Amino acid sequence: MTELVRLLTRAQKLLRAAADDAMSRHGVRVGQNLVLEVLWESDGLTPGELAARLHITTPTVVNTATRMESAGLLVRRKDPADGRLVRLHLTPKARAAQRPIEEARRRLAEHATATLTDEERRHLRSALEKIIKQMSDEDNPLDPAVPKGTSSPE
Amino acid sequence: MTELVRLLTRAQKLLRAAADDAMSRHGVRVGQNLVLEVLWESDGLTPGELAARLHITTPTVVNTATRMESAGLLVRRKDPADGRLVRLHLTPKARAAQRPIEEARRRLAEHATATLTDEERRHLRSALEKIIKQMSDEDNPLDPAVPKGTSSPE
DNA sequence: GCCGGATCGTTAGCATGCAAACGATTCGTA
DNA sequence: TACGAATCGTTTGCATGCTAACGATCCGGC
Repeated sequence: MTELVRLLTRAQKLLRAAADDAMSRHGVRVGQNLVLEVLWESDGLTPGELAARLHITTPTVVNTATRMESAGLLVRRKDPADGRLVRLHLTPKARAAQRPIEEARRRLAEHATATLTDEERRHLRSALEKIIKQMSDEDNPLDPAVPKGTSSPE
Repeated sequence: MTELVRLLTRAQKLLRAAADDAMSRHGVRVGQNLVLEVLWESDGLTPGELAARLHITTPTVVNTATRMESAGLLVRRKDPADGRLVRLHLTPKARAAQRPIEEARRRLAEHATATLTDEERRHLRSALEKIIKQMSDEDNPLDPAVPKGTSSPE
């Protein structure tokens, strides 16, 4: 029960650590590689659009983009039509890293699931999708026992 | 393939967010609840012991413990026999939170896996265990294309 | 009995997430 | 046309992870 959550957390953590290790060999951290993955397909997105696709918040994208800009992976350009928007464009350096990074990611995923049969992978995918659907559908108020602001401010 | 990793990451993130939300209702953040979980069973552990059980690093435990100390959840005591050691002891406040927090955690896990059959849960558990074993057994050098530190004995 | 290596916890600096507050720009409406 | 509301990106501050460097303490040989 709770055990399943623990296993899921542990597996994800091991995968993330391995991914960060692999990505670091290519001069990119694990979070940045997710930004790259989207921009490789859709260059020139805004921070807000990127955040929506990655299921993270806009400030997180902004901060990551700033680090990537320092690393020479992307540049910011103001949208000529709408002064509020900023568009993120990849540099040649970022594009050159696409092939090896995608290869590293593929190899990692293959290694992680190497001991699973095709049927086990299908079951795993199905179960994860059910959990994701359940958790994102309605964020119903679990544990209404203690209202949010009432807990011991001291 | 890579898709499985993505699903696993997404599911874990949703679970963690829901857990943090639920725990916050009890004045505890998601990382702190893991420390509590261990100390409820084994009070007086050292930061190093705690880190080993939680599969995190000692500095992370130290920082979390400092925040929990500020929140009045635990106290540090020097080990009388070994001056290098620090032992973390829970306060009555932390002990009082055990029941409701465990209940909240149980409810969350139940909700997350509500749409899974018992068989699906067994399959999920089995697959996750295989991934964990594969990732933690030998951290073999994935992606040897770009060596990390210029050279390595092989 | 002393001293150098081993073993601790801590600190510092970074990456990745979040929420909240702020500032600039655009848009709809009066 | 001008002004208030909506929509952006950014900044700030925090929590949780990590590695590397540091300092204090202990232990085994000499």
